[in-house]
Amino acid sequence: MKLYSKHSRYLVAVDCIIFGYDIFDKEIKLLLVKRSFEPAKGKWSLEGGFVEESESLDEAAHRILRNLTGLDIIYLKQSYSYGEINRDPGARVISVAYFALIPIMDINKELAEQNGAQWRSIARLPDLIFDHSEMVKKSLTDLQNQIKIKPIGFELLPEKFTLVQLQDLYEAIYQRKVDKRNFRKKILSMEILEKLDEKERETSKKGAFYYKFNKDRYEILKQNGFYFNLDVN
Amino acid sequence: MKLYSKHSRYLVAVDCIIFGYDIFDKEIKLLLVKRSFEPAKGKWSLEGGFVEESESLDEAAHRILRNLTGLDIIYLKQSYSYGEINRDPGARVISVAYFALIPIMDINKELAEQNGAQWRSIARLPDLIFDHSEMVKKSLTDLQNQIKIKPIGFELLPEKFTLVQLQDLYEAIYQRKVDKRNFRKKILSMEILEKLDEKERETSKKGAFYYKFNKDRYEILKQNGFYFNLDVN
DNA sequence: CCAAAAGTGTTCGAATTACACCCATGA
DNA sequence: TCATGGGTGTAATTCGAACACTTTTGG
Repeated sequence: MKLYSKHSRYLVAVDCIIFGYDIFDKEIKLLLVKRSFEPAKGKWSLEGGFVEESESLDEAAHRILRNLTGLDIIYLKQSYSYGEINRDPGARVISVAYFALIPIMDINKELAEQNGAQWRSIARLPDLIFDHSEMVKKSLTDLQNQIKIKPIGFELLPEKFTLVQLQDLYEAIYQRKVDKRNFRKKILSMEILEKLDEKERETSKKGAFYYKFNKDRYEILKQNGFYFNLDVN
Repeated sequence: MKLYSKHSRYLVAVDCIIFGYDIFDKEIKLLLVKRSFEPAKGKWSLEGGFVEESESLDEAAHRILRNLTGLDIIYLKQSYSYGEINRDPGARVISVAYFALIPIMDINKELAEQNGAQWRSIARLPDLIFDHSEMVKKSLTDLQNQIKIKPIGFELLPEKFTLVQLQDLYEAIYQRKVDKRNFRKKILSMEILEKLDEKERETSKKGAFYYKFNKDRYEILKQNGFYFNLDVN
């Protein structure tokens, strides 16, 4: 005899809020898809999918993300679960939202295109199906709060980046200007960035030195009680 | 024809991590129950229940908490969802954990007793079923982090409390001593506490003034950009 | 009158803010 | 040579940490 048999069962989905950052137009973007099935076919949506019997929630999120982007090792964390009765008009679906950060250039473009995915600026989002706008709103707030206290900004940048690019990213997320000297002083004083010999030369004549994030060093510092903080004026 | 019909459905449960604070023995406690059904009947467990078709996740959490404690208006927030395949040996169950704070004296004692519930110090927790220890651990970390930056400590205290009691609560959660003068200076400077004329006279001859949290005032300050912070040495 | 808990200020160092000019280079 | 964006330091202020004695009163 099956246990718990008198209780109802539900469809469980995972929806991914996938953030990217465009270093050229200096905007935070979301990877959105045109939904390919009913209900709401053809409407803009977060990428999602139903949880299979053979996988955990985390595994489902990874599968969904991998299928859309071709990427496997990415920043992906559970965000929040949505369980209003009629949130999906097709059936009762409980959806677990996942929050992903990826370097915008790293996605497999063909794969994304096949799936009808596009990067859309968060400043000009289309209407999204169901409660997806709410999911995005919550995730954006989380991003703004987390980036102050965790070194997750680097997940949105290429491996090599300039301090100007890093600052532009923070300004895009905070939606305000920050003081250049104070920003640099603070990030450099943490000693978690490695200055490279190479310069980025597309955007200026002088060129700007590339840096990269030293994750190992960060982990060691963290073990010793260090707290990342880039909540600068 | 039903939409999404080819996908599997799952039992969805809500489990409540219910924190209380005992002002006498100065310990954080959890309201635990002895499980009354198989599997793991008789083992210690978080209070939980399956989500009904007629209710959202939040509503299920409220129902479960109300049934156990008799309390309706309490601090209750979604925490995290747990979806490992074999986390519950009875069946595949996806569980959404909820985090509750209640003044320990406010529960309906008969109701709690009927349900086999007891307050247990987090310093001496029994073994818990399934992944409930993991849920507790995460919630405790969340509590430690949240109480620094949100005025949620008051949810664990009676309406009237002394500054000593408030400080003891913080020390119990932080698991370390804090400086009395700095603590008082900081909390009083926020101007969100109201000093009452009445004194608490059980624990000292001199007596300590009662205070109460002025939630309305806090909300106004927050609207004006104020951030609660009680991350004191 | 004394033990026990409540209550109270000041000083020092660190961190945060505000702020403006020089540098390097390609066109 | 000059326009463009990259890079740098200091002073003033605020905030956090450390620290010890006085007050009250019931027994």
